[in-house]
Parts: sequence; structure tokens; C-alpha cells
Amino acid sequence: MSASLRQVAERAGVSVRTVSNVVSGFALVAPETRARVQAAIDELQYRPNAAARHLRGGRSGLVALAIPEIASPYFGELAGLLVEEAEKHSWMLLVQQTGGDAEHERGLLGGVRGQVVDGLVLSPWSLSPAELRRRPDAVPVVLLGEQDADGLLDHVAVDSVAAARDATRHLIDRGRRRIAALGLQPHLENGTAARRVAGYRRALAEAGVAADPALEIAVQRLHRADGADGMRRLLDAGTPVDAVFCFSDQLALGAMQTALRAGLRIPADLAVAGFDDVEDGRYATPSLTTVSPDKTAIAREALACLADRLTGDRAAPARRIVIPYALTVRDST
Amino acid sequence: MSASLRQVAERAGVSVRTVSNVVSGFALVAPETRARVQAAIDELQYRPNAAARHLRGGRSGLVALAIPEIASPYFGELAGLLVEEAEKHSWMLLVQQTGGDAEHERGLLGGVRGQVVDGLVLSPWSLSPAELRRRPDAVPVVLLGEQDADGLLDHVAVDSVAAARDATRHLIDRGRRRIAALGLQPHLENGTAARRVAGYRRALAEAGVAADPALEIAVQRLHRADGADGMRRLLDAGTPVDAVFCFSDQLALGAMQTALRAGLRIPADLAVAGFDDVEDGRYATPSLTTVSPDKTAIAREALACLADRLTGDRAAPARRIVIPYALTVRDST
DNA sequence: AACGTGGCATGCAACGTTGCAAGCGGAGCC
DNA sequence: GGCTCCGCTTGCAACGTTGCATGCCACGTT
Repeated sequence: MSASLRQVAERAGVSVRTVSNVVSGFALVAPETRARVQAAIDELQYRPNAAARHLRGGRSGLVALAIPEIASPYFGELAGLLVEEAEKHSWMLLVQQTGGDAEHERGLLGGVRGQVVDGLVLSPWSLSPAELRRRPDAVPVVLLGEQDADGLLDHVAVDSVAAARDATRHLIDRGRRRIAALGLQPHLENGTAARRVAGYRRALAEAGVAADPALEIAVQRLHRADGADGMRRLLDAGTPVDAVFCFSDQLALGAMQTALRAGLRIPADLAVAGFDDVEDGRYATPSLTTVSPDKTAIAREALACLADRLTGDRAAPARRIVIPYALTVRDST
Repeated sequence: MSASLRQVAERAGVSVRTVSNVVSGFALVAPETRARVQAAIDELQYRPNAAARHLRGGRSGLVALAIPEIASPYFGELAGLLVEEAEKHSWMLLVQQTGGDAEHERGLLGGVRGQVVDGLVLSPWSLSPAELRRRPDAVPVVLLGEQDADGLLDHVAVDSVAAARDATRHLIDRGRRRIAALGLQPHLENGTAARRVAGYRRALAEAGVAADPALEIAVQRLHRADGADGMRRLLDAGTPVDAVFCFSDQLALGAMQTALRAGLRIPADLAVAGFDDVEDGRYATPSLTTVSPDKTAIAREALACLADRLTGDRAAPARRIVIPYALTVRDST
């Protein structure tokens, strides 16, 4: 056990309160006293007790990040940026994995175990908008991704419709006309996939390219295996196709593997575009064209939201923060 | 603010202590009383206060994971498994990034800010063995990776010498004779790279293959970019080479990109093997042969170590836990 | 009838910290 | 000289929980 304020106080011959004042750096303390206390602090290697501060002050200095899985590259990269950004706010980041499980997500919304955290950054997967809205007020929450939690919870995301439209348009500009969309998730209420399909369809419509339901491929999750599998189904069906827009880089990398193994040349026979701009895509062969959201901005804005809620008005209207993105063109298109 | 034991007690017409007994599920409580208290708990949506429990009991229920960077696939996968494993111990996982910075690692060893955690899982990068040993006793620490913290800190790792030897031997068995080693880190005291070189050299010696210093390539870090760069240096030097054993999958994936762009065929012209077995390697083209450590076992053993320290003898002799691995042969060799 | 026993409930104290209000001594002012 | 005022320091209380010791009551035994 480490030294407490009391022990430091006894050693320095002052009151506990004075030591506290020195530690907080604040208030009026005579230079001489301060020096004496500081000496005692150093000798005893005093470190403030987080539990007591938390109990007294109601702040733990912890923020939870709840995501489907940290092992996924996109979330890994995001988590890294969030950890860095959290440091600037003097927060530490707690990682919770939901596995995309609705039950789990619900539980976290109700409050991370025992009110340990000051705020929650949640990337929902299976939770319906209705459930997101029906939330007991525990700690402030910021949602990642476009959710229809209208006006009730802050959220931070890129404009998926616009981004998907841009990516699809890019494929059209490259002369492709049989463009598949890989990554639909009709089984989920999660709005992200739906928005990306919408953007894809809009781009086709604007360019006068015929939409074909056979080119819209659904997946269960967003792993490489799902992309590989989806691409295999597409090829096996014999549907003519000369490009595929995947709703995540992971899907795209899986799809590329299947395509390459089937003997297709990328981009000559099949152009591939992804979404997320994870590092894997930059080093894949061929390197992957992708929608590149400003992840640093996501991390910054998400935590800024929490900070605002904590210092400012808890009941202020929810914010909808739109993050910039860029289309990063590489060798796969 | 959420309800406290006192408020529940008032509502149920019992003492605070009795409510506490009900909450803990423990002790002797009459069924009728229990039901009444439970009703009050539900109505007020009582949730135990983590700060108070922490202060009283000295346990926070938090464990910190300190790694160079969470965005790296290997650490991402490991973090995911650790989060899952932590759940089994009713722990939550706090992520700290050291960026491989010695100063940062030192600070964490001295105690994660304000004694918030019950234990620390640390993957050191720049810290010398001497420094690891010179540690003030704060919380229990488990090291990931092979460090020479002899008998002072528990650690969990695969046998890098044996694994590197096996991987190199595999390349030799494939008929390769000009085998490069990519990933030396002479600027670090960190022992992992040194052990992998040792295993590599031993395999060469055992097979009577001549070692060539020109085939040993140093890198600054273990990112793809370092692998790509190292391979470029190797090719530019014109040193004959027909295989490369990389000390991480990330290095291998970077190296493969350079090799493929240089027009080499993998594995026909150049066989490539990695270390870590991250998901990227499985879906790369060609898929990557690699040393596959049992990451689940790493997570399990690391947390079991901490649990033992917390419940058992804090001063027990440090353990050195060796994790099994397998050589997973894929298309790149 | 007195006594022991066991089941259940409770009061007190303490974990380490900080907000609040008050205490204390000396300097400056009338 | 007595007053206020200022700079510095302090004691008390409270945050919510749980370990410990004790109190109380009913029941069965002697």
C-alpha cells in the first residue's frame, strides 16, 4: 500500500489539508511550507489515491470504448487514436468488446459495470435506433457511426451516403458499368450498411447505369472471410461484374483474395474499392483504393463531445458531428 | 447520480448493512426481507458504486494492458483475447500505449496513474532488463515477451529461439540456401529480436548452410513500412537471396509488397515466412507462412499470473511461462 | 422458569480525499 | 491600542461501501 495524505502530513508536520493543497498545486501555501511538504511527498513516494478521489469528486478519469471487436483493424486504429486523444484530456481508456451482441450493447448503455467511467464511446452494431433512444441516463454517451438516435445522443460519423456515392462514381469514371456492392446487412437495424447502399444506388442512378439486384451482396459481418465468401458467391453465380465496391476494407481484402485466386487480374478484370482506409489496404497487392475517413478527427470529436457534456450542459441538444473523408485512389481501381 | 445503499435502505425500511448483504448475495437474510430490499433496489435502479468499493476493498477490478501500439494487428488481436479473458476474472481492461518509448514504459512500471489498476500486463520494448528489475513494488506485473527480468517479474512468451529455428529450418527444407533474416534490432536491449536471430543462425549452422552478415537486415520498428524498406535495401544491394524469414508478420507483409513490385514471384523466386500469425497474413496474396503462437494461451496465462499474485503470495518466485506455438505453412513458402 | 442457541438485523468505524468555513497571527490603519 | 484585513493553515464532514462486533428475538432444552 502506498502512502496517504495523512502519513505525508505527519512527516511534514502539517495538516492533511495542507498537503492536499500542495498536491493540487492550488491555493495559498507558503513557499517554505510547500517545500517541506514536497520533500515529505518525495521521501514517502506519495501518489494520490484514485479511488478516494473518484469517490469524493465523482470523476474516475476513465472513459470506456465499446466496440464489436478490438482485433478488427479499423477499430484497432481508432482505439489507438482514442487512447492518444484521451491522454490530452487526462483520461484513460477502457476497452469493452460487445461482439456485436445486442444484449451486451444494451447492458453497456445502461451503465458500464458499477459506474466506473465518466463517459462512453459506443459503436453500436445490433442495437436498434429505438433501443438507443430508450436509455436510462447514466454517463454521457457518444455514438460512433450514423445512428438514428435523433436528438438524444451525440454522434460522430462520416456521411456514408456521400462517401459511398463518391466511391461508386469513381468506379464509373474508370469506365466500369457492372459494379457490385458488397456488404449489405439486411438482418441488422444498424443504419450504416443501408446508407452505403443508398449512396451506391444514387451514384448508379445519376450516371444512368442500370442497377442490378444480383450485384448487391449481403454479408453477416465485416470480416475478410465474409468478403471472400461474398465474392465467391458472386463469381459462382456467373453474374457479369467488372468492379466491386466493398463497405469495408476487410471485406475488400477478402474479396481480392478470392478474385485473385479465381485468376482475375486486379484492376484489369475487376476493380476493387473499400471503405475505412486501414493499413492493410495500403500494403496489399495491389494496394487498395478506399474511402478514407479522418480517423483522427473521429477520435478528437468524440472525446470533445464527452468533455463538453461533462463540463457543460448535460441536457443540451444532441449533436451530430460529420467527419470529413477523402477518396484515396490506389492500384486496385 | 445513482441511488446509494442508504436510499435503498430507507425505502425498504431496513438498515444500510442489510441492503449491502442483499447486494452481495451473501450472509443471512430472511427471504421476506430480501424480497423487500430487492424490490427497492429495482425501483431505484440501484447500482453499486465502484469508487466506494474500490476505496473500501482496495480492488478496482481493472487491469492495464501496456503495449507499444494497439493499432498493430498483433497487439490488437492479443488485446481482444485479453479483454475476453479478463471478463472471466470479472476484470475490465485498460489500454495504455507506450509507443515503445522507454520513458513511458518506466512510468507505467512505477504505477499506472494513481494506483487505479489491480495489475499490469506490460509488453516492454525499449526498457532494459536492468530497469525492469529495478521496480518499486506497486501492483503485480506480468511481462509479455522474453525479457531477462530474472526471477523478479512473471513473464509469458513463446520460445523465440526454437520458433525461429523451426521457421528457418522449414525454409531450408524447401531447398532454400540464401535465407535472409529481416527484423534485427541492434539498437534495442529488448531481447526478442536477438533471440530470433539466434534461432535463425542455429538452424543455418545445424544444416551446414553458410551464414552471411549481408543477409541479416536490421529495422527500426516492426511495421510494414520497415519490412518494405528492409527488403528494398536487400534487393538494391544485389545480395543473392531466395528466402526471407521476417521477425513479424507485419515485416513480412511489407517485404512481400516490395518483392512483388520488384517483379519477384512468391514463393517461386522468393519464399517468405513471418512470425505472429495475424489475420492479414492469412488473407494476403500469397497467404503467409508464419510462426503461430497460441495467443489464447498467452492471454489466459498472463491473467492467471496476475490472479495468482492477487490471491496468493505476492512474493512468490517469478514464473517463466512458455507458450506453445506451431509453424503454419501457407502459400508463401 | 431460566438458559443457551442460532437466525437475523443493525451501528460503528474506516478506506483517502476535498469543499467549506473557521481559526490564527501579524501587518496596517485610524 | 484596538480595529480590520490578509495570508496562511486547519478541523470537520461527507462521498458509499463493507468488516467487525453486538443486539435482539424466538425457539428448544434443561
